[in-house]
Amino acid sequence: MNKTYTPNEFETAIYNKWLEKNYFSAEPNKEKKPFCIIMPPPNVTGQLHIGHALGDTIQDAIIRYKRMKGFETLWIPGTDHASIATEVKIIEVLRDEGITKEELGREGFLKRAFEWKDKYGGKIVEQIKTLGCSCDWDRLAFTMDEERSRSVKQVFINLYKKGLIFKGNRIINWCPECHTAISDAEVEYVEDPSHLWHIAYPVTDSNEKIIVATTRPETILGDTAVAVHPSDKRYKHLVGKTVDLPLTDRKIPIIADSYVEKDFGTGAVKITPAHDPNDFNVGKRHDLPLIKIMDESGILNENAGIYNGLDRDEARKQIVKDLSDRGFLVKTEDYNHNVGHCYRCHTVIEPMVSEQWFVKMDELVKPAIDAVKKRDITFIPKRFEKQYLHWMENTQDWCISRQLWWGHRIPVFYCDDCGETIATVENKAFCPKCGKPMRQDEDVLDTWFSSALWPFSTMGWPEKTPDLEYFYPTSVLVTAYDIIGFWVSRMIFSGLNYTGKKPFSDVLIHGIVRDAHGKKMSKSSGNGVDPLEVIRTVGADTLRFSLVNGIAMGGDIKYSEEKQEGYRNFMNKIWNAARFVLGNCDGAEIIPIEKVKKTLADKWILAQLNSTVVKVTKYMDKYEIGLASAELYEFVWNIFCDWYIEFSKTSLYSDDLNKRNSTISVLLYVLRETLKLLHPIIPFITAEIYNELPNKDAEDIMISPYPTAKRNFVSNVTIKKIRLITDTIRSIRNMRAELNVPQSKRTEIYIKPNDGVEDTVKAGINYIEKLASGNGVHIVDKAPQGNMNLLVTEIGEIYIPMDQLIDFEKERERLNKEMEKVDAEIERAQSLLSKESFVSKAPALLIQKEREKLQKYTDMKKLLTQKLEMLK
RNA sequence: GGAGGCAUAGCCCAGUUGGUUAGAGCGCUUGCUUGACAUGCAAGAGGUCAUAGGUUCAAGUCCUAUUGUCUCCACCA
Repeated sequence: MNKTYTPNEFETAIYNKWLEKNYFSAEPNKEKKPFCIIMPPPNVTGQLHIGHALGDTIQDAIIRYKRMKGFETLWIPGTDHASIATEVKIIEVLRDEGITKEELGREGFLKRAFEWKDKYGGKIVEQIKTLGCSCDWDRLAFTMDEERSRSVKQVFINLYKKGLIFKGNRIINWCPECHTAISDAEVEYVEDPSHLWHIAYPVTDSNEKIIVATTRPETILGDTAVAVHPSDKRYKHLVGKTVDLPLTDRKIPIIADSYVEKDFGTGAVKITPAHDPNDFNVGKRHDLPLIKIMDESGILNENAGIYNGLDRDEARKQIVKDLSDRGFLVKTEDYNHNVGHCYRCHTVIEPMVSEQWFVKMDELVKPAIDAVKKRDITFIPKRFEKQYLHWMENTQDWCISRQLWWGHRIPVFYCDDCGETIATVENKAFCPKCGKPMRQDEDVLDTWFSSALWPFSTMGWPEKTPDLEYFYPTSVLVTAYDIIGFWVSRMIFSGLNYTGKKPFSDVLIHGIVRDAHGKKMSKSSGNGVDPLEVIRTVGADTLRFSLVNGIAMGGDIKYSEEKQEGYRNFMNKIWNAARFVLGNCDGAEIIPIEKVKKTLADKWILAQLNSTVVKVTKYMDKYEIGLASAELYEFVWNIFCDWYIEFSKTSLYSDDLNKRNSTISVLLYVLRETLKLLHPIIPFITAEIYNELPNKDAEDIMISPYPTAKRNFVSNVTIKKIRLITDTIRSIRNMRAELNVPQSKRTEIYIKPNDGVEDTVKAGINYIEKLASGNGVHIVDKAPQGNMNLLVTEIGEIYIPMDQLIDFEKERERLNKEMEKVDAEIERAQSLLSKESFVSKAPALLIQKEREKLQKYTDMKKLLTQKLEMLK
């Protein structure tokens, strides 16, 4: 093995070997239980970012664990066409060439788009590979490939035929930059400091004025009513009259509607049905006309009179000025409110009336709510269930049409001649009724429409494929909480309604990766960590480990360079532990672990390993990867390296060949099993070391059997015994450090064991000598003569000759400090035990323990007092 | 406005069904070329567990309120 840990030298080679050996591919296999995950598809032209790295690490850890556990394990990878995001990017590229998409035309544009996708798409696939993900690449899917398109069309047509998809003129969110409708879920609300303008509308043929408050004065040109609350006394007499709409020559009615809040603003609201969702509803109730005053780019149109041609921002300024000049503007208040922005380009959304396709949700939503309520689908952690249900229960009809070209074109054909409209999988050039040419709907579908089908479209639905039969429903979906509404909920209702089965059993929700200060990572704030850069410098294993170690599911993660460095050190630790073990193997005979004649330390490490296996397995089964990895970190570093490897040196460097063989056999066994436990989380380093092992139990670690708990390794007695020994060693080291005894100074050690631990002391004598800088350890039955330092420990009294080490002052200080601690403990126990209420109500076992403790500390106090007397 | 999360060492976080002296890691201090590792070893300092009440023999842990903070949903002009 290389002297230093250099992940760059082996990670790629190992991954390629895995690919070559076909370890990632899965086939329906009746002999085994299936376990399947579908990967949330990243944007096909995107770059791997830290969020993907987190999700993919979690998924890969689960997949590798299940694979080693003997499941037929399938992880389907794929990419998403990401309609708006990609189209925006391509338009940018075209702009640099000085072309618009309109100039290219639909066909030309799509040709370019596909070329672009072929060139840059798939880069992210290579990036996912560097992370070590064990996906079945033969099944790589793309949301817009042929198979997936078939699924999309089929679903559309089914829903259309059931009347669950319809075309309607409704108010939708329009992005004037992307030139398309977007769904409610795609609108982001951002607080924006603005004003509340109070405008006086003169009541027709009267001196009265009605004052309305608005944040959007420019929409005054589209007003078709003024609304007040029906019970508002201030305005009751005006209902039914009209006002003269300022800046126009129109008269609009004053209506009463309970939508109006009496206490907000002036209690009177201008109603602009064509440009506000609430006003749209009011307009519907009162049969108000719609006046659309803006075009698709947010430029005021011919309905805006003299303002025709102004952009909506300019129009606002101009209109406020004109209102003010003509005396209509009564007051301008500062006002912060939330404004909807496009989640892709962050342009302010314009609510507009337009003809779009919608999915009727009420019917689809019901089974999706039930499945979660009945726990047929479980959210982990559970609290996200609430978020999901809330989203589901409040969902509106889903606007699925987009005025874009990059996407699934709506499979609806119109005959302009006879008016026939059909939805069909096959492209229809001519009308089946009259034979005239047909025209396909121009719009494409919302990206999420195809993502919603991902769990079964990736398996070939609507065909009844063997995959679908065997792997569907999938086992667990892993994703971040920010797309529960966008994606998770839509997959659930889609799966249940179209396949009749839930798409997955568990939904594992993880958090978002933040920077060291807890800020969201983003390109604009420049605080993003590039996972590829991290992999290049410290390796994929370090990145993976720093993303998942210690995390709680659903919680956000703070990523910092220090963390990364710490875990790189951990990899180095593993590497060196392996080097130590392998470096001592030469010429040794490897004995099967059951047959090894075990020392106390051997039994102890096997018991510790066993309890680690139990805990890690329990955690992995619950998808608690963060806890599993923390457990392993502790085991590798603080148990195996800090203690067992040190213990092992006493027999490894002895002349007894049998001892040597036994010890190296235990070392190799523990190392191998530990590597396997670690493998799902840090696949590369574990595979690299495993390949060097003389005791491999499989061709490759990733297909080796996962460690199982072994009953005959369990030994609580051994664990207790070693704890006494390590505590003893620690106490001696502690004393030496406090007395400033130099490391090189070795001393004799006398131990007067407490009753019942004589054997333990005997068994640990070599360890104590080696690890506590001893030079001969003697077991005695009374305090030895001469100047001695005293340690009162659980194992007994320990005496160390002072000789040259004497520093009476320091030793007194040390003993006094001990005394303080002991006194505090005695007082605590006494006060507890003297309370009648405690003694009568607390469990007997606890009282017993407290009594024992009191006794122990009282004994210690006695000894310490004696010793202090002597020092005077 | 509604819902949920979080608040523990200088920093980042663990802390099981309430029950010994509240734990790691990073950082800090001190001492170490210990026959794998200075990306290391050993020892140490550092905490009124956000605040105020309550339940209990016993509260970091359960309940209530308050404060701070983050997220999601709604979008009242």
